[in-house]
Amino acid sequence: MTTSAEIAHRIVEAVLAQKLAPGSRLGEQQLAMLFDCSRTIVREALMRLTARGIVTVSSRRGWYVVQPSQDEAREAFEARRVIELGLLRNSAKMDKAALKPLKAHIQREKAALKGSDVGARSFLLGDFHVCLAECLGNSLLADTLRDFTARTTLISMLYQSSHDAAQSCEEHAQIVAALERGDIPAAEKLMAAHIGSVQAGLRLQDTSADPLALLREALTPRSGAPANASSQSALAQGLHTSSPTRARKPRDTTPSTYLGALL
Amino acid sequence: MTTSAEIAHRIVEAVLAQKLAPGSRLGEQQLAMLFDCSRTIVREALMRLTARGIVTVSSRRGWYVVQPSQDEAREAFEARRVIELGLLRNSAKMDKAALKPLKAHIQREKAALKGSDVGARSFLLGDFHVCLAECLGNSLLADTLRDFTARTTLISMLYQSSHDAAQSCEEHAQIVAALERGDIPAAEKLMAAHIGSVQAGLRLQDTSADPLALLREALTPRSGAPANASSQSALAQGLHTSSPTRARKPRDTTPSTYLGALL
DNA sequence: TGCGCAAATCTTGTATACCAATGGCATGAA
DNA sequence: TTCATGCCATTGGTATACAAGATTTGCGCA
Repeated sequence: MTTSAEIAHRIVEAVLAQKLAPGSRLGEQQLAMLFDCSRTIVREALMRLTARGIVTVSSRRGWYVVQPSQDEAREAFEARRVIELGLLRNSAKMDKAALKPLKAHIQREKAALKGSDVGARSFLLGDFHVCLAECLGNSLLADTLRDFTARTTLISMLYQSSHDAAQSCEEHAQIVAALERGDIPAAEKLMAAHIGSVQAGLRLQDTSADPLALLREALTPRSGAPANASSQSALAQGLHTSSPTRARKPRDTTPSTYLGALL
Repeated sequence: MTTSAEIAHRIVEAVLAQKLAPGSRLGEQQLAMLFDCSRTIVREALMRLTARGIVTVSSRRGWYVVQPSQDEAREAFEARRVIELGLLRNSAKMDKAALKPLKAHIQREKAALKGSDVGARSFLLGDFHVCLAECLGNSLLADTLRDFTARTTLISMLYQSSHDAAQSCEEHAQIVAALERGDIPAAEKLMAAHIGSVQAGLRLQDTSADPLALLREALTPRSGAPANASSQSALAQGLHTSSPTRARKPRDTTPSTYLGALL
């Protein structure tokens, strides 16, 4: 048996690790079986996550991981910019002890970069920002930032971010270095550039001109890559599904495909 | 019958209107009767509000409106400062149309100031900040700010803010005026001063030196004011109760005392 | 063969029953 | 009189049963 907080935590972790794609279906019954508890507990977790903007519920149809619109994407990045830059600007010089967890985090990022666990890598890259907020002494904003980071992670998956992990890690290291030498304005600048580059890596389309652009690009056959079913990753399945309806798979034969990410 | 979203909305409104004091008990059964629905729905609403940091649940004892600690108070104000100042700094010049709702809001504030509805007055003063975020085009941060404003409202009640409504309204008006003439830096400065003055109005004690300071002050007899039961406002009942236990009333004889604020 | 309608199935929404634990209150002993 | 202890009522925690809506699927008909 599992508690609802635990389930919610697992789902957020899976999102941060890019193991749950936007639009993923989160069936109550499936989750209840997966976590060996009643639907009540699962619903509790899902409702909490709804309040945090991570999942949505479509009446009598199901729960889904959110698929932020382009406008929501813009707002999410702006929100992160406002919070993280403001937090840095407001902060005093950090002493050695306060910086320790951050430096440790950077080391973990580097280790994950060398390793093969893509999930851990993605999680750590996102968690850096939460960690920073915590080190700056504001756990309220850290919690908020966790949700926003989950959001931007989903956005990255949805809009095929071209940003690469090594660069992010390097930028994180530079930010910490700036903090270490007490150069707050530099840290702020670096952070602004970092968030900007992640955002710039998105492939946002101008749907006002061509509402079908997303769909068109998604369905363009790749040269030399046969589009057989087995090559479709869980990620691709949740991709570019503009409505929850489309995200639903024809039939759930296997007990749980990407829900396995939660274990 | 009422929906859970409606119940949550009502509770937040009541908090913003200072009609629900920090530490107020929110009994499931009472709310269920009040809103003519089952406890399931009430629990749904309360869990959502828990995720938003407005209520807490003490296992097997009950649900309560949060009582932010001094440290949480500091974080909440810092969070608001970071978000609101950052939002202003990031914003472009606002055009007439975007300013219209803000100017209308100021008018409503002034009207409420003349009127006698203290609840409406408090609500509008807090809602100004949410309205501002919305006008600046970020509904994600607006929603976040709503929760944080509810938090600071509770903090004001808990720590006996000496800030007065007329001054707040005046400061709001100045901020809008600055925005109107396109002077963003001035708006930012004014907002910083505004939030600072509200925070400075709190009676935060240095509990590290004297852990009993709060209790001592609260229990100091007022000169010439008899402390009979009927003079104790709902506000005072929830005040300075360091643990949910103390917030619980000896016996709930009346159907609902301050819960009536929700209707 | 294609289309439309209807039944079946699956999934969520709501209420309720039952359980466990906490706190109040009364009783009795020191 | 006061304090400790045990019982009882109340309240939240969990599971489950049932209802309602949506989607899918299969059948019949053109």
